[in-house]
Amino acid sequence: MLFIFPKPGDCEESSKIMSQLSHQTQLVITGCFQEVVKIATARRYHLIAFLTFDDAFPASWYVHELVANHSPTMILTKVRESHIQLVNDWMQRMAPCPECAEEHSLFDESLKYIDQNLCETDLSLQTVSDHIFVSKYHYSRVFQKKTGVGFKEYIMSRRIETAKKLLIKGESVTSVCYSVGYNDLTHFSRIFKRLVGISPSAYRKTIFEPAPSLPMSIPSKAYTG
DNA sequence: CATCGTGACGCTGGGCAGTC
DNA sequence: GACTGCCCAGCGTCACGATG
Repeated sequence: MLFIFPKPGDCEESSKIMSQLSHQTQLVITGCFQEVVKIATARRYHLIAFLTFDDAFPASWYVHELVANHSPTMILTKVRESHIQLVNDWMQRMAPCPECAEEHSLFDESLKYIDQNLCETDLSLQTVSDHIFVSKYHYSRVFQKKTGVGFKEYIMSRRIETAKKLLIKGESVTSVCYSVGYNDLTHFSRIFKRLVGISPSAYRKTIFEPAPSLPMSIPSKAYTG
């Protein structure tokens, strides 16, 4: 499950959300819709929830474009803390039971392995392909075909998402860098800036020193729950 | 046709120095 | 502590070919 918020900056609310989400849930707080598209199309989720505390999403957020093409999508505006808990609880109950789960493919197994080892510095195409006993060449192609993005790109975006969560929690850039599997702060900063648009420290700043809110309006009425 | 290996090439990851 | 620039080894991707 993927939670997406369009408004980086509200530290208190972000902390509340973080505390309520299960480990199966990925949280994205970003002002960049292109980033959302990239993440949402990188893999299939049980549900993608677009949530905003405001009356509407930013005008540049064409959330409906993602509804038809990708994972099941929920759009909620005027969200309150209680809504987060409700949606999260609902998703836990809706999660497929082991007996009725779809066939467990090797590729799914590899994604699980990546999830479990995302922050390990030795996570590579080689280690993952070894885990499911296929050649790295073959796995690289399968990965590209199934996810639509390259292996490296996928790992980077997942790590940066984890990094953002840790930065929201108040951890230092250096600490976050090592926590998500990078050995070099220089490199981590570069990757972070490339994917997020701002440096890790600047991102941290936007969380703890909220910027003036962006104009919020959306032409077509979204579901308001 | 599906799966996999090889070689070439471009990019990433990481080290280092300098700066703010 | 954090960021930028430069450099380079190694990894990932791509194109192509081999095998069953």
